[in-house]
Amino acid sequence: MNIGDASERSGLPAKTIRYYEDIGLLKPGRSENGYRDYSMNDVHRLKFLQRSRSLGFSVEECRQLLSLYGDTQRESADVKALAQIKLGEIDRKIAELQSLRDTLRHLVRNCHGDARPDCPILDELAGKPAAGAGKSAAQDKELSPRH
Amino acid sequence: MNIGDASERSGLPAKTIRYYEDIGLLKPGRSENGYRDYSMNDVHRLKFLQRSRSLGFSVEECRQLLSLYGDTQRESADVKALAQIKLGEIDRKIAELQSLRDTLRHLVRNCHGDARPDCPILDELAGKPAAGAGKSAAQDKELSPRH
DNA sequence: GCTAGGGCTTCCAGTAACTGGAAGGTCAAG
DNA sequence: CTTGACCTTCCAGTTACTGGAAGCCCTAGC
Repeated sequence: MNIGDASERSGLPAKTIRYYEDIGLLKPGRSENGYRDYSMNDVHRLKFLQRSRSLGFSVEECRQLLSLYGDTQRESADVKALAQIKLGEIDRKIAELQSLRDTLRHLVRNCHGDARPDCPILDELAGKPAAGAGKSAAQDKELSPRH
Repeated sequence: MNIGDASERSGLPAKTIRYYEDIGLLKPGRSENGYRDYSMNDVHRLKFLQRSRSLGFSVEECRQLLSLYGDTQRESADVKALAQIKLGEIDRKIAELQSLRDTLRHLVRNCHGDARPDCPILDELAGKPAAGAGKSAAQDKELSPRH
């Protein structure tokens, strides 16, 4: 199929799809007329890229994730280890999104537009370090539990 | 506190913090010596930025999210509507991450490194359109259920 | 006081990941 | 056979940082 179809099916702009080809994330065939020709497999890769990019994985991380497909030379152990690392990252992202959601929900419920200088939700926000950056020297009783 | 502390507490590099100031996401005070001086409130904003940026929200979206704090001029209805939209986006992101995680997990379990040309997980992947791009013309019996 | 070190400042240049636009080839419809 | 949609390449611009230079501030040791 042509790039327009691939774009529609993957949710990625054609520009971006060509860019991904430039940087070696896929190599679609070419038709007689020189147009790019995408297989279903290509579309799946694109869709996977669309999803993982929109969720905050870098292109290089996406390249790793994609290497879990198709790269039949890789050894089981490598694949499994890589996938395990990425699964951990995904779980962390899910937890962070949930905490972000809680923050926002709480905010909607408690801060309904009255003119207060400091928003009480900020404490809440600070209270959940989201498993970050290994043992950061912060967290030293930083917040007075006011309000 | 100085930018170094703010950096450590927020998990953002000092460079990025200055950049966020440049584009108007916060306005820390200045000490006598000209150094930036961050309040706890500033640190919370930074932490919030760190989280939401790492989860795939654009800087402009983060600006909107941040406007839910502190902008006491905004009307309740506006705030609520905006937050509702963002909550929807967050829920969608969580769902996508979960589906991504399922895909990866499934992949780890089923594709343990044997030399097959197409990965069976692709079916799985394609089967979950992840609420995307309205009614895409895809899904037309695309994959033969081999593997 | 003097100097070395680390942290801070601004400014400018570079990178990553697109994104828009020009200039032109291809192709089905009228 | 022309119009319009879609495709091509190439080059320039944008977003969101990131690195590095040049220089000020501040504490510590001699």
